[in-house]
Amino acid sequence: MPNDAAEPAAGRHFIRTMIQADLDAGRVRGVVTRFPPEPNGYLHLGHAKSICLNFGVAGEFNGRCHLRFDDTNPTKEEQEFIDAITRDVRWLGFDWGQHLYHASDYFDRLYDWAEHLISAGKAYVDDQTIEQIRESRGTLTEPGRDSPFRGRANAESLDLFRRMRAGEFPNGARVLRARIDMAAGNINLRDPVLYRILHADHPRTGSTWCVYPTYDFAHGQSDAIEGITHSLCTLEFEDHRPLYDWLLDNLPVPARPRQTEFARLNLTHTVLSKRFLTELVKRGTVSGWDDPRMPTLAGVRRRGVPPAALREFVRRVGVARANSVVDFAQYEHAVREQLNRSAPRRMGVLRPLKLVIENYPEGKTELLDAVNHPDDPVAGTRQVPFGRELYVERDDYMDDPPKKFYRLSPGREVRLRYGYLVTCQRAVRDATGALDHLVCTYDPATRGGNAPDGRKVQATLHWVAAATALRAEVRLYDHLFARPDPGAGGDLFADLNPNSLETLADARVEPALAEAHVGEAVQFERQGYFCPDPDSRPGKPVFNRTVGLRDSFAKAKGRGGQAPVA
RNA sequence: UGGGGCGUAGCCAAGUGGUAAGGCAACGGACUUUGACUCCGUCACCGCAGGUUCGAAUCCUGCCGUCCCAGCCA
Repeated sequence: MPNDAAEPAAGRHFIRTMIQADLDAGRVRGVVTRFPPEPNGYLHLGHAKSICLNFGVAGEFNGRCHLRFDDTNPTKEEQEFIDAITRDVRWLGFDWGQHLYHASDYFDRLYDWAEHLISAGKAYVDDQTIEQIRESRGTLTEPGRDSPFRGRANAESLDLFRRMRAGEFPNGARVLRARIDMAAGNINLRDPVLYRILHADHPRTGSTWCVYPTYDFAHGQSDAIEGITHSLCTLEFEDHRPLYDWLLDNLPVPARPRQTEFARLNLTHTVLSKRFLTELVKRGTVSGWDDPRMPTLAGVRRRGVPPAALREFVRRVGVARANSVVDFAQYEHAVREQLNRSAPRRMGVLRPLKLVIENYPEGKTELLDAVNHPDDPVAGTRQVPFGRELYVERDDYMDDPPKKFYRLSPGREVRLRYGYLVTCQRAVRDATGALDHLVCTYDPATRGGNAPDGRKVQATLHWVAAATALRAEVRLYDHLFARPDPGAGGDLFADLNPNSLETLADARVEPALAEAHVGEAVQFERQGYFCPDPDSRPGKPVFNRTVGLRDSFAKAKGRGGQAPVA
């Protein structure tokens, strides 16, 4: 299977190569990976990369991927996050079958292994304060100093550790440390903390424990217990690998997993940091973890992004060891590509401008056939009502248009999509001089959009019949951050884009949209991809713009005249 | 002379000694009842300097740049 020469190069990366080599050399008999989130927040686009990598690679090699919650710190973890993560991984399209685990499932074994280490003289209980430990750890360029308790007898450490577990000491009073090397160049090897006292209830184990293992003491062993063959994580854990290996070398673990690191995903105009996203939610800067502007999976889902688009995006970005920042446009491209294929076409006018066809009979209405998808005949057609009074897009009219503007303007003939050719006769203004409506005439011989005499028009506009239009709220989103490299100036919050949300309260959409359901993407022709928001109410739909269509006119305009100040 | 990584086009990224894939963006053009889509075309001497070799992005040496690590977070 992986021998297919036609396999897309984008699907080739060093991890896949490594696994194939391990299989070929007989180092592993099958592939078992895991996605190990800490339930202290919602999953974001960065996690999507890890999920697709771990589940993807396991699937390719007929292996399996576990979902394992890394729940070793009860002070930060919550059941809500466990539920959200479960939901999001499923939504992305992956299935862990029966292999749902928690690091907390292994607390008993981990505790026993800690005692094992103590008995073997490889760990000791340290009575120093957190400050003393920090102070004696040394710096990046200076070695650390031994703790005065480093030489403590194994029996004494064992007794103390048991009493730690029994709850005899308050938080922070003592810790269990590995006895490795306080002079190691790698700071993670300077007697790292293995267990700490935390009098806190755990979402799963309740009040059973008051000592909890650190990440380092839990992760590798959990991998070993589950028979993980390839433990894939991000680059910042590279320095932990010697410790990961040291623990596995010194414990009677049932298997020997290997850790391999890859670069995490970064995106322009975006921050993928749980710490920061949590802050946005807490401060109320966004409406919640699923605010459509959030780069969380819950956010992009609500925004209307299909999971297939995310999978394809991640596949194209690739996997490597070089830190990189992917252009947000690449993400948008993947979203558009997927939606273009799947989203039915509809018409919706975001900023309505009334248009009256003066030679169209009063009171007459007719139903016009419209295709649901130009590239997919199977999608069928629908009927859209047409009448004397319509709404067109405000941006599609100009009194005094520049050269390249070929939409409506006095004397200009355009096509109304699926409808007729209409000619703008005049613009009518109200008492204040503001544009009120357009008066046009239509050519009855052009029903459907083509002129019998073969004359051409330069523009085709979307529209909605005034009498039957549905009022809708439309929410337009822009980058959460105004600059491509948020935080580069030192303050992330200062870089937030004040215009990331624009609400259009009085949009008009075609009646067929009354039946649109949350999560079902549609394209508003010439505008972009939209999907109904959960805030929708009967008779009062709310649409999120997932992403706009490419707009070469707007681009050319920006290039020529006064380009918008970035 | 702390330890560990990484440097291929504006942005991702293949390539593992035989003469630089692909994608995004950009720019031209074709098509068009979405200024969309689609299609065609243009766009790299591989961080720098030496060296080895018939031949180097790939091997060696030195240099430069950049990222991560001093939580009882993960």
